[in-house]
Amino acid sequence: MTSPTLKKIAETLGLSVSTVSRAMKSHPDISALTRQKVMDLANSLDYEPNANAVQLRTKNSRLLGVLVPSISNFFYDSFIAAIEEEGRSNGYAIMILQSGNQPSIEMENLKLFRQNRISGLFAAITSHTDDLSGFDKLGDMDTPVIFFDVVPEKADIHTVCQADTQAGQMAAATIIQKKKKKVFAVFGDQHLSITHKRFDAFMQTLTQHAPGITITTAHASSSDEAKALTEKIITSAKKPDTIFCMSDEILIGVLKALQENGICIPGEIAVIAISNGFIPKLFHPEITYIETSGHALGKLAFTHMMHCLQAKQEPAAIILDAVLVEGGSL
Amino acid sequence: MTSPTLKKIAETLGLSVSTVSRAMKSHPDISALTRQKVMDLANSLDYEPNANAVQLRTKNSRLLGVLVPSISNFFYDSFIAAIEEEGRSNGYAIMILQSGNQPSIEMENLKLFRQNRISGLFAAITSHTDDLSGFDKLGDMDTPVIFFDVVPEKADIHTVCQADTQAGQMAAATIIQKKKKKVFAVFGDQHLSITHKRFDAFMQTLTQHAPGITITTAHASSSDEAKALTEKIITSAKKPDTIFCMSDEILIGVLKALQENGICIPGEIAVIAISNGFIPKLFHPEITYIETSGHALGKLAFTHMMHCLQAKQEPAAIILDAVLVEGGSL
DNA sequence: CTAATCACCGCAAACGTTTGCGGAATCCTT
DNA sequence: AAGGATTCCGCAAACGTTTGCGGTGATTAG
Repeated sequence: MTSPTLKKIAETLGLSVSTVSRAMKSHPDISALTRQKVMDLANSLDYEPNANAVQLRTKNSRLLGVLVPSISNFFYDSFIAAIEEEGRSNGYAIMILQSGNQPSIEMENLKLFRQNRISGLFAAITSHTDDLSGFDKLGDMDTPVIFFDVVPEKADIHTVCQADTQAGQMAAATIIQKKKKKVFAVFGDQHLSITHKRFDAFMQTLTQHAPGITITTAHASSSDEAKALTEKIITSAKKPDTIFCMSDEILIGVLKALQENGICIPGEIAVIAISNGFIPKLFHPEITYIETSGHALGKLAFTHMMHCLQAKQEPAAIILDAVLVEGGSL
Repeated sequence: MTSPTLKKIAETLGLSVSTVSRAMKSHPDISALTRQKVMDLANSLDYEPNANAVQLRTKNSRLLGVLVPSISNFFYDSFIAAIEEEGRSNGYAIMILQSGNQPSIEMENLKLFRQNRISGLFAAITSHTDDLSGFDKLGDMDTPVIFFDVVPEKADIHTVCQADTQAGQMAAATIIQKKKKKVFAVFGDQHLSITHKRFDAFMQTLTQHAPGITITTAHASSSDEAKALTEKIITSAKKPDTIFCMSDEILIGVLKALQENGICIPGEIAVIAISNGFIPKLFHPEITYIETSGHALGKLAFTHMMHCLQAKQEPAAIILDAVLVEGGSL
């Protein structure tokens, strides 16, 4: 039951292996007749080229790696879906590995990627990745690495990101426009550059264009933490009229707290988030959010990868625009 | 910048390739001294064995495939996480492909798996996969295929499933115990065997042990459809006191309808679902559900795969027990 | 009729490993 | 001292492809 090879086809057809190989890829040196015969036999035998042999010879694996902290994340989900979609139509297979947000596992996974000689990598790093050597080794093998979403703070690398600054600004602007006065803003992990960008943009816009607004900020690195923080503030004297959530994870915790305390949205407290839209649409009223589309980002990242693969590109920082999606929560 | 090979190490050390190869795997034929020298050089050179060459020679790719309709599914998520976890500690890499619930893409993906000579496949098929030839071809190559969650209705295959019958029974039993009288039960796609099993078990338990209960059933193949169905019935004369949701997808639609119509859970209508727990915990009160753990199922599937890889196993149907998790929705 | 052109195909090397086998030292045994 | 063990290592083939080069026979040109 061993799978058919070029040799086998060659033998039964009385041809040489090279002829069969060329026939399979319609090389002009091969006559139409033999090509036909080869193709027919190959089909009836369910011949599948051995990808390992091919890549060993050609040094092109047509395998793309994707490294994310976790696959169960609405943003990464859609990013991956986009990559896979594009990959399929371009003849690339995808290998996905999760770091579980642990640098040590990230390292191991990078090793696996190297061993499998992937031809390119898309990576969203861990929130506390400081050692980039694993990625550098890939670079040394001339394997392009494109960082996305959460990226190292370092020059000379390829990054594809959402317009974090813009998203922060838009959220703030929307809050101002709705004439809100007391906002509670919950951000993610302090280490992440994405947190900094959103924080800075949000705060700056708010303080500059609406000096009258009271802002309370907090950082949470899990839904539960966000929930606890929210509970504390809404039962205090500083009860806000608006809550801003930097991410889905935060949003989940905040909403849980609001629901448990029977708070009416947006009557009592308004909510706005940055999200890809899945979670916001689960509730009624739907949560107003600034959309960061993993799908669109994936498409962008993929075409950039193709460019890198065709010819060495200068490191670039690509940015994807954000858009406001109005729900009924603000 | 080409990556180091055994040959390069051999040359700089004045050894033969075979010696280096054996040294790397601590073959007893090699002296401790040379082994040390080889290891040291390999480390300093960041040597990584070329997985393609290895597999070409050994015919063992140590690559496991996972095929699912979609990765953005709470159940598959955790299943995959488990597989990857186990894979890592057993020296296997994972290749994940999504069918988008389209048989044609499923076929293409199977081809990719074959070309990459995966050593085993975990597959959750499309809801309307009828042609199994793509899987059979893998079988012909002696690549074990383990179906999970949504599996073909066919004998002589390996399947790893949740206790669908048991889950259906438990849901029904819980409803009976809570003395509910008018239940609306929403199930998934009619084609799926999982739907049949849950439907049959649920209905049978209810009709046998609580003949007084009124049951209305419906099938929905998307959240939106489930939402529409729910809206219709709760505004009608047949308004139920309990809604049963066969899956997360259904649950999402049902809850959306309930929220929009301002219905109080569980006061006005109680809710119970079969789920892995993520969605149920998003709301307040948390939804009561029968747990189907993708993670546990993944572990189970992996160990079964290991058995298949070590020695050909007889086709088996493995089943994982369900458990009731009480929220406050019933 | 000779020489050049062309269409078609095979030889063989290479990609980076693994592994059975055999060979040269070194060792122990009596 | 001579034979057999033992220790350590290299040779070469193989896995399934791709590809540069060279070769054969047929066709065309002059």
